[in-house]
Amino acid sequence: MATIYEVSKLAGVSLATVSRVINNNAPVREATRVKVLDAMDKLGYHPNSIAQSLASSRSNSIGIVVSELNGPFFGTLLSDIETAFRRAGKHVIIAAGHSDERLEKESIAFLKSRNCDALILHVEAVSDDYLRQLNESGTPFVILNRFVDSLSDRCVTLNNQHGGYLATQHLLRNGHRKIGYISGPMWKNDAEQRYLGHLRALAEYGIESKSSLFYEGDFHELGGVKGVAALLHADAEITAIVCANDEMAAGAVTTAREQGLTLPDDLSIVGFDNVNFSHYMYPKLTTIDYPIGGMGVMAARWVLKHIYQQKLDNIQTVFEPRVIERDSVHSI
Amino acid sequence: MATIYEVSKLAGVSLATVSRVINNNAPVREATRVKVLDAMDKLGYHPNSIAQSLASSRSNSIGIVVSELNGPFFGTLLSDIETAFRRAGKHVIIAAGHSDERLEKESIAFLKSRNCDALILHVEAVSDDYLRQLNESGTPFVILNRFVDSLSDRCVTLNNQHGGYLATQHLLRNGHRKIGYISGPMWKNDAEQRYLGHLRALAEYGIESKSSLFYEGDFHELGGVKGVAALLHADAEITAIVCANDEMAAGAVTTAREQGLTLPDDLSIVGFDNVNFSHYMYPKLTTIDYPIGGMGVMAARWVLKHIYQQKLDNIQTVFEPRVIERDSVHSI
DNA sequence: TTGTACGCGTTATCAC
DNA sequence: GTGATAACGCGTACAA
Repeated sequence: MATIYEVSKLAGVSLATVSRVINNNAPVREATRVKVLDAMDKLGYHPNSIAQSLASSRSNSIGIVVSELNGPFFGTLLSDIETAFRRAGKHVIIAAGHSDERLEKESIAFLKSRNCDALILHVEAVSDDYLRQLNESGTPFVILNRFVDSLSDRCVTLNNQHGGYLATQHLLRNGHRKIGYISGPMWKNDAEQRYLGHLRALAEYGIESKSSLFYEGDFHELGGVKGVAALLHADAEITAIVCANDEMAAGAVTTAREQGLTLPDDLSIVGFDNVNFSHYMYPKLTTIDYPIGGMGVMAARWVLKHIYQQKLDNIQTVFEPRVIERDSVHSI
Repeated sequence: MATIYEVSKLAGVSLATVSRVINNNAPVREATRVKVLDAMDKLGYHPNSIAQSLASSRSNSIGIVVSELNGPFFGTLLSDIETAFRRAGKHVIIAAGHSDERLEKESIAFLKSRNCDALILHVEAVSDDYLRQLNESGTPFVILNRFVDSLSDRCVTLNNQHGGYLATQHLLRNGHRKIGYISGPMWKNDAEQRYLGHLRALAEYGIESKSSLFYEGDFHELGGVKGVAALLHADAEITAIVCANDEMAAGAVTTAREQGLTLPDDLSIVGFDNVNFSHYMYPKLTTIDYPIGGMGVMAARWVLKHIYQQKLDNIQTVFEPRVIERDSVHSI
């Protein structure tokens, strides 16, 4: 591998000048710039990014922590983030936190030890306090899908509560009154918010919530499976169910059908997230759109703007969900 | 950030000794090791991985190129690879090639400029020659899902042809004789192989292939949608269709139903890949399992063994597919 | 077993 | 505009 030194020799200039044309951060006469460029070309020179990092104390890498690498949700998130950063010549290092406090902390430590210039965190298990502490520790970061007091400008969130509201409202508008709710783990902030939205919609229609209409699931297929079974058993007159994410909705659909119900005639179902497989389902799932890709891009822009000093417009920090009407809701 | 130098001062030893206890690659008296460890602890010292890389010309990072970051297929691949490497203290840099020659080359160049110690490539558009050339260029790599002559020990592949064979054989065994085939883009090696397997199964049963039973799709939902329409139009007596991947199968199922068919009674469908959503479908999709996670791990082990000199058992380079029987095939 | 000294490939601060 | 030269934080012969 050719080095900057060989380039400087061949071009007949100093190291400093070569460095200047590489970074073009200082005036260089056009003639000498050409000489240098030529020399680089002849030698097939590529800057050594490690050495650049050491000298500039900037790694040009951004660490990302997500819950899972697989699953439809994080795929689109990562995809859009990677695109945004690569365009800027930065690269992305990814780690999975698995919604586990220890693993999330471990991932963050790992990324910090990798000298990332910034972190984008989709973490669920660590506490707000931990994040505030992390904020003191030097490595800048932005938080996805979670609102932390005193870090509000670094939080890119979805209005989860409004999403939960919309899901239930959609059902109510279609005439449903006995509505079951399969929630995510209530210790997760988004699960709680979505449920609150559900309650708010119910209240608006003067309907009281009953514990027999609530099931706390796990955000996975199994939660939907068990949830439907439990709900149908507790109250056979349910005409609709809101699932706090699409994976649970998939489990719910399967199980409801196995119990002999025709969908959506006998039972309407609304999901949440609008993941890519939600319209492979049958009936095609009516759900709440979670613009996770756009939110990831916004997080990337925050980093580009604040860490790499790119001139960018203001950052949108809260996103609004909306109903995606498909075929899984029956009007009565 | 504390440096090795401060540690050495506080511990009253030399830089070299501190380095030795960090890497424990040379004998150090237990007493002094403890002193050093203590000092590191007091200072909250963490080695600067960038400086380590520069000095050792080793970045401890592995570059991965996949076609897409989203999509169910690559998610499980990346997830398993990341887990395997992180356990070894390595990290993974990911880039998307989008099945486009220019972008794939760009991704590889990008990763090389990042001083990755090795690359894991799932590339489709670049030529075999390009890969052979890349092999001369220094950066070691392993190839996923593709066999390149003269690089055979670096290729981790699925027996795609046998997979295609199994899919069609399964249908034949269930009494089907008029079998449509929706292929992936035939310039992709795996698409071609799967189709060849299909033909082989047909031949074994003495059935001749007809062009009216073949449709070349795109490996995406749309290919399945158009494929079913074309196939059904060309020959209304088709009783079954093999789709060369699950996404096309999803499109096929939807469209067949929209055309008034009852599945699987009127039309049986077999997919390929066994992606996570294939059992969210209705009917649950019978498909061919592609053990992509295991193959990714194997690629990771290759790197660990050959690049980082870890003692590991031999590497399995070719994997076998198998039929996953679910509900989308009707016996006649 | 431990210490010295140099090198890794750049960036950045001075002078000129 | 351009050129020396000192960092950047660590690994590693070589010497002791």
